[in-house]
Amino acid sequence: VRYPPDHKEQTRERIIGAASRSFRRSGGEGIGIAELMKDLQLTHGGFYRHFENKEHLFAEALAASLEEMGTMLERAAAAGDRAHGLTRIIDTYLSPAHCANPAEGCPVAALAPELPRHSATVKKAYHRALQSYAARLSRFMPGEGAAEKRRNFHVLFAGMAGTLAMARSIDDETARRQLLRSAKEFYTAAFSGRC
Amino acid sequence: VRYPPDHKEQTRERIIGAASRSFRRSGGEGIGIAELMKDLQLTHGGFYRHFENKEHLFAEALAASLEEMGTMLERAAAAGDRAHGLTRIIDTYLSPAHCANPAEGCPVAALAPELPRHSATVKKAYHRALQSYAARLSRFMPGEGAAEKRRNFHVLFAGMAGTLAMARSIDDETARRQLLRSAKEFYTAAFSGRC
DNA sequence: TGTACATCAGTGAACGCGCGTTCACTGATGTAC
DNA sequence: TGTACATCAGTGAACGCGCGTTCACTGATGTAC
Repeated sequence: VRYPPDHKEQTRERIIGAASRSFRRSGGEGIGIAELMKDLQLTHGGFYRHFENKEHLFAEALAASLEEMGTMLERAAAAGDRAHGLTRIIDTYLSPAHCANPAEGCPVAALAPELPRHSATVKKAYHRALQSYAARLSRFMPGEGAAEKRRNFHVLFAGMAGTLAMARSIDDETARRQLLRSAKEFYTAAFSGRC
Repeated sequence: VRYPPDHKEQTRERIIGAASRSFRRSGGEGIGIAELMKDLQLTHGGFYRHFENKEHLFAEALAASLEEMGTMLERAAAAGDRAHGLTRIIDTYLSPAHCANPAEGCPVAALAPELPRHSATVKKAYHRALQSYAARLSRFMPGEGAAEKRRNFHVLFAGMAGTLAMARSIDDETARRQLLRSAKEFYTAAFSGRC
């Protein structure tokens, strides 16, 4: 079969997109190559025309999901008046919608504990993507100078990621929403109030 | 072979202890029954004399590790003068030692994202253990009344768990320590200062 | 005191299954001549 | 214009391996008689 010139590149992107969602939903070991390809109406054999192995796909998918997250949060910050960018970022991150939808949400909240067990390839891609993520979002943080903004970014996002992961682990909906709400108030007062 | 009357119970406890460490180190799917039993100089067949299946062991191991964590933190709080219990809890939780040793650390930091994918058995055991954990540690929290203390507990511990998980995902030691230190200052000022 | 039997924690072979990866093959199209 | 060949994204059978679980068996001791 012959395809349009950018067909291969498109398939590759489709695989990365599906994988980034599946890995966030099910973890790195929770989804197989065959199942992944089946979602895209493809068979598992063709996978290796696009990626050296599963771990390389994981690396790409992880980086892509962090970038996607960065874009989502920048967009959220840009909506409405410009003084409250960080408040909107916090509201979006700690929203019930984000909590209910790990597959399209923050990969740190979904995958952080398994990252140390992944290959150097994955960690390199992750660190690179995290740098870029930090660079994009630090400007919304309070603090004197780039270094302090960067430190505040890390503290806030690590805290929110943990909050989201823990909220998702709580079955009782009232308690889950309560945690999200309390955390939202807390981080907003701590970071957004000082803007 | 005949063993002392409490032998079976002891073996059971040894399996739970080894499992609680292995699961925190490697995740629920990162360690097999055979490997686990081998650590204890046993073979995999005997496992099913003690547990219905792997998922039931996970439930017990998870509960045990949360209880162990509660004991560790209560002990840390009790050391030294009584005014700074919470400061000591935060220092212990966000210490480089805890960060470097996931196997004997907080199971929320190590396992939270995979909990929603586990069975009802696991989730029930987890929720029960979390209740008890919250009850033991809430009394060190600031806040008017039990409910507010409880909310503060959740916000603080979810935030610290995320911080630990993210710190562990960062390879660069300087950046990792920086995050732990910044977070420690932040949470201490936010919670311990108001005690 | 002696004997036959029950008990049961632990053993290790075996089973079934899923999964990552490999590989010979397909078949429509572009290209060389 | 026509023909033979190369290309290569995708197919699906097959391989090897690990893992959860099962099961017949072991063998030292307690117990019934």
